[in-house]
Amino acid sequence: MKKHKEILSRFGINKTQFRIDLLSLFFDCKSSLTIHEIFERFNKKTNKVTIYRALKSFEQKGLIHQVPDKNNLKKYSLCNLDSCSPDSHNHQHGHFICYSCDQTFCLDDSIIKILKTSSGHIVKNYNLILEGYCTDCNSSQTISQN
Amino acid sequence: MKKHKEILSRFGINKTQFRIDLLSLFFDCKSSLTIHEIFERFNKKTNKVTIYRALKSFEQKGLIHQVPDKNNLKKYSLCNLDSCSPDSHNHQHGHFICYSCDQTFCLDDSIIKILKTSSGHIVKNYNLILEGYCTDCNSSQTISQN
DNA sequence: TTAAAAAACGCAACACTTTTGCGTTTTCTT
DNA sequence: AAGAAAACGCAAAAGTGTTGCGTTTTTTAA
Repeated sequence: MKKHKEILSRFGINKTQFRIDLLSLFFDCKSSLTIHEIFERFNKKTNKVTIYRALKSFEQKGLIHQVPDKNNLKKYSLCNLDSCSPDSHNHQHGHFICYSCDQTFCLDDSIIKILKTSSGHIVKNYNLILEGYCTDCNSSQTISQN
Repeated sequence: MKKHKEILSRFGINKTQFRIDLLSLFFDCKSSLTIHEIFERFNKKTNKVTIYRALKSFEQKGLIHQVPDKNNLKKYSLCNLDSCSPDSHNHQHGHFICYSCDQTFCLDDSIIKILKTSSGHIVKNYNLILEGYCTDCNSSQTISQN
């Protein structure tokens, strides 16, 4: 897609076929991706080193960011491309991890804003992980809820 | 300490010296521990395999739980030992840690309620660490605030 | 448009983290 | 106190991520 090429240019990344496809994959993906998932999506044809290097480059240039994972694998999510750049990554958000599908979702900014102002202290940094059942898993399955 | 031995018994873990000391360490530690930190705390004398196995055992029996970390390190925290068991882990941490005085403050229920309801998912557990300057330290010092 | 420079690529090897197998030691049960 | 079960240390393997290097592709600029 044209859009993806333009984004790569804007962020100073060379437009190789693989990197164009990788960016598309991130746009298609609602939550976050592991190296393994990416490898599978490319039918195991792309060298893993290439994937690692592309991810590192994307991250340094402000296209994607790391998200925490239950199983401690490295996962990546697309940044808000309006507010991120090589100079300033802005990830003022927490994460939600689903017990059922294992996906990691980025949480909205507004939650953090509320937290920061209502704690009564001067908040400089934070780490927020929510765990449970995501909307998709919860609606498609019968899960006991306390 | 007597208490720690009793807890190990209650959770079905053999009371070896290392596991008693490891549990003490978790009680002493306000926040969460990495494998590396544990290794250091035992002066690198305990085999890392032993640490890995103890952590796995503690986790399976419901003594500790993994805390995903922003920087993707594996970290472990003590569970609420009244409500955790091998079957169901229940850990809800909301804490504020002061950069200046190092104190940890428990966060108010109301903050947590907002957190749980506003994510759009079914939240079962959470881990929230806020860091910064507590009201006391902030009023007694001149600190640049953004 | 083309040639030099820069970036990205694949492969092999390396480094670090975590797990597994196994024989030995410690703890638990009775 | 003796047999069973759990935990231990060591060595090796498996898994995850990085580095070096020579080649190919993309970009830049004449």
